[in-house]
Amino acid sequence: MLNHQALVTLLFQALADPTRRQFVERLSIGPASVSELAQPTGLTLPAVMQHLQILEASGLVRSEKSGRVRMCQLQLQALAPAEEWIGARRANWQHHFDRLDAYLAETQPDDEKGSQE
Amino acid sequence: MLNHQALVTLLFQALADPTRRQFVERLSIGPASVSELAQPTGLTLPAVMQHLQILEASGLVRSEKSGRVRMCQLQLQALAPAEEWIGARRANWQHHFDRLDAYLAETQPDDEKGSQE
DNA sequence: TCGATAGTTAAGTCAATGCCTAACCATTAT
DNA sequence: ATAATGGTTAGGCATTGACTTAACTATCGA
Repeated sequence: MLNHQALVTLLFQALADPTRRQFVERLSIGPASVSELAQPTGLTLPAVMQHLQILEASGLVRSEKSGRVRMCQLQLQALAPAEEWIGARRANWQHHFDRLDAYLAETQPDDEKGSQE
Repeated sequence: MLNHQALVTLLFQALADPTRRQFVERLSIGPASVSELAQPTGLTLPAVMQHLQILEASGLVRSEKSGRVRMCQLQLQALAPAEEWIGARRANWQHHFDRLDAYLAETQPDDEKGSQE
């Protein structure tokens, strides 16, 4: 299971690492093999694999193996939840004080760790 | 010193934690004290402080102490670099293959870990 | 078929995270 | 002045994260 909250966490976590962002940057320009991704980083293949797994878990990258080479493709639409989350903050920011009361009423009751994954 | 690359890392790292996002969500609706932030999470004050430090380091939150209570405020504009980074991926995605050659020419030379912070 | 290439798996290391408790320092209320 | 409130510091601990090396498997090219 993977609720929305957890997905957003996975996404931001994926983007929080410079190496992984470098991969996404490269892939935003076109597909690449694992070695091609590794090359500019100087990392070992296993290290790259692990990053790739994290990127795939977040939905940002899909990969397929043909022969002995695995080609990776960016799934741009996977960025949407991150953008939406940011957008929602902006939206709240707009009507600021209107919503303060409602929010407090929602979160004050004894719900403790209510909306964690 | 804090180059752009590092700032974006700090930002995404800050957003990668559900508790910190919860704080940002709360603050997107209005200022709050440390205790007010802590309350719905069930975390201890020290834990909340640490999250707050990370949020402040990313620029997302500013806080000021008046008397014995520290009020925290969201700095919405601090989200910009994150949004821009995402936007730039979308931009690349558009002219895809046009840029592939240029990008490869840039990153292929023996520059190893070139653009890391 | 043999060697090189591309990737994968399995440990293992080391530092960074996220949390806690305990002790402490201010400010405010009594 | 004392006690309660709100926050802060220091230290410790368990988990996760980012890497490595070593050993292995599956193509592909000569």
